[in-house]
Amino acid sequence: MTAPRLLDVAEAAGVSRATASRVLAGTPRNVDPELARRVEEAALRLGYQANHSARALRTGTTGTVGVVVPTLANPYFVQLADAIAQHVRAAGGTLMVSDAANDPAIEAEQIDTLLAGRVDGLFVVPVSARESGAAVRNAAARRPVVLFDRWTEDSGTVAVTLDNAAAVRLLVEHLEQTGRHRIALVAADQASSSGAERLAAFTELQGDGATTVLLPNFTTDAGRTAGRRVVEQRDRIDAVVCGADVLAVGLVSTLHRSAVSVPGEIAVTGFDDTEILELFDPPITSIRHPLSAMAERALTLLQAPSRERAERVERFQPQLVVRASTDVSF
Amino acid sequence: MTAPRLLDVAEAAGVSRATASRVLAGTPRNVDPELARRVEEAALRLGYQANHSARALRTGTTGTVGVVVPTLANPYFVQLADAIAQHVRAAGGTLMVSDAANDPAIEAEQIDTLLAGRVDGLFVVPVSARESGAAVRNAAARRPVVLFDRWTEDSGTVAVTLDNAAAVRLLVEHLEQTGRHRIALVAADQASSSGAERLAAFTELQGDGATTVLLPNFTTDAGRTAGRRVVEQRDRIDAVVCGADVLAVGLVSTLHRSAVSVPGEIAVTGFDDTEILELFDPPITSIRHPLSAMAERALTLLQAPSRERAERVERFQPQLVVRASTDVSF
DNA sequence: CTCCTTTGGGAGATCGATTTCCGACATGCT
DNA sequence: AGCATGTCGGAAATCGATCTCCCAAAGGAG
Repeated sequence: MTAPRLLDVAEAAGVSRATASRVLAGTPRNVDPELARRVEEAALRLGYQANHSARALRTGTTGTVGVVVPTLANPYFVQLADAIAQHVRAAGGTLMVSDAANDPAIEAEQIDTLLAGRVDGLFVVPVSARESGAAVRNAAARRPVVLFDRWTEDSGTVAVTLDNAAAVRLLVEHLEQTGRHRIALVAADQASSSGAERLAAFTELQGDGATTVLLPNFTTDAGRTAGRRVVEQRDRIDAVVCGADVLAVGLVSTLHRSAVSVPGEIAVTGFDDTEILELFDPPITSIRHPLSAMAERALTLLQAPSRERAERVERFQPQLVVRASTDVSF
Repeated sequence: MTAPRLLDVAEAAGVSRATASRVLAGTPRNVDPELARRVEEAALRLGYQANHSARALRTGTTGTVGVVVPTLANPYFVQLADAIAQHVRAAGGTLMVSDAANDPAIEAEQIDTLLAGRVDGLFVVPVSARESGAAVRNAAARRPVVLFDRWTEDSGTVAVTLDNAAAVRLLVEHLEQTGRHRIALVAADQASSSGAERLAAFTELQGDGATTVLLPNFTTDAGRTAGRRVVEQRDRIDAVVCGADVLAVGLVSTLHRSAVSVPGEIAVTGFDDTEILELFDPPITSIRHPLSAMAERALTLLQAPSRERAERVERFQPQLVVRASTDVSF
């Protein structure tokens, strides 16, 4: 009834625990083929599966890495976690996903839980550029930690992110090429590094007179609020750059209900290229992250010696995905 | 540099490991308040955190439960996982979420990985009513397993699900009350118990002449395909019941582009009440699962003695959420 | 034929926390 | 005072797998 142990397998095969372990755990040590066969056979017959806690305790390694994302309610972070999972699985590991509920306190708690012997290393998409730093720094002092998609101040470790300034440039240039010159930004979550970078890049391009609508967070509800503000200012705006897809979706929905034509009167762009964008009418232009390449790089860094994780930010180049919300020919 | 152990704390506090453990692990045993204080102080000062593997090995319990969902790409399953996480966390545990990529083989692999000493118990939302059975039965023989939202044949354990027949009845009755009588069903993923039950309930209500569009899976792309078929048959249909929100979303998007008015010409309903429905124009009527109550019940069953998990299906009552896709006054 | 090297199995130590068991001391009762 | 009872700290066993040693046997060199 209770799970078979290595000892049970060893006895069934008529060998010692050491030999059974060498066969099953694949130690680089020769074992008589006949004994090996008997061990394999016994393990299979008993349905043996190594006890994970015992192995982890002895080897000091769990074969599991974790990722803490701000929230799984935003489909972008689901895509991101999935991209990481692909690479971790390909490398023979397991990924544990945690949700920080957009709260630095819960984030710190999740990080602690994971680090208490559950994972060998950790990816963190920090909630806040300022408030997530302490927890990350602590974590990084104990285990390998790599920041992903966002960085945080004083993290003590490397971050693999998008070149947000380049992304904003791509969007603005695209809009200008299609004849838009009164561009507004709808940004949320300036507490995150990505939000702040997008805002800063936009302001730099457009000057201080730039129209910006700032919102406290990244919910679709916020997108609707932004929609109302944009409608109020419709005669001063012919395009809106949104700092996240969820915002763009809420915004387009509100514009729609206010009978503002998209892109006829106002062009709209999103950010993150999540799957739902295709479904909207019109489909929304967005920025695609090279998530797979970023995940691969992040995993490499996580497994590298710690000196390669010195605090810095590595940036990947974004890709513009044009859809009908900015260009009717699509 | 290396993490402090219980022994380090004990020495710093001038007591034995046993006493330190009693204080920190909260054994029901009296310890001199002065010693307890010294231990607490030392633990705090050293930043002690119990090694999870060691504790799990000794106690045979991990404080972690897992949930395997068909895919996180469907926001409904994210909501579901979140509801479970809330209750698990409230009970002092940790939840590990796994994605089965809609594939019974990967699902079986995920179940095995989790059960290899990583979790005390497992929730499974089985991919397939037929093909998931074997893996679940094996798992249930080793640890507590509770099926959630869907069941599977020969599972050997209890399932906490929605009363899908009642849900379909609610939708059809609502549509009939608003004057629709030529109702079609767009169903996908009949391999899942929920998909099959919804299809069966609809067929029973509408008779064999019922219009149904069957799709292989639950993607939004499938929703668009369905949309094209519905447009072809528009003169024979005045309402569409979709077996999932993602389908409804794709369908409405296609109808929209084909200039079919919703709900003017065709009313549309979804299923699962995910958050994006609110954003569509029109917002889509749907069925809400009592996820929190279901999660609570499922957790209770998981922790109950095994005799309470005899194979059967428990059903919760759905709630109709009316929106403008079926009723213009909303 | 002896000695040295190589090969490979097994006994036991080890990882870190919990828990059983024993003994020391204090308290209460007669 | 003498004995039963209770309280509480610490030594050591324990969970299951891995890994370091040691030792026996086999093979090779001189």
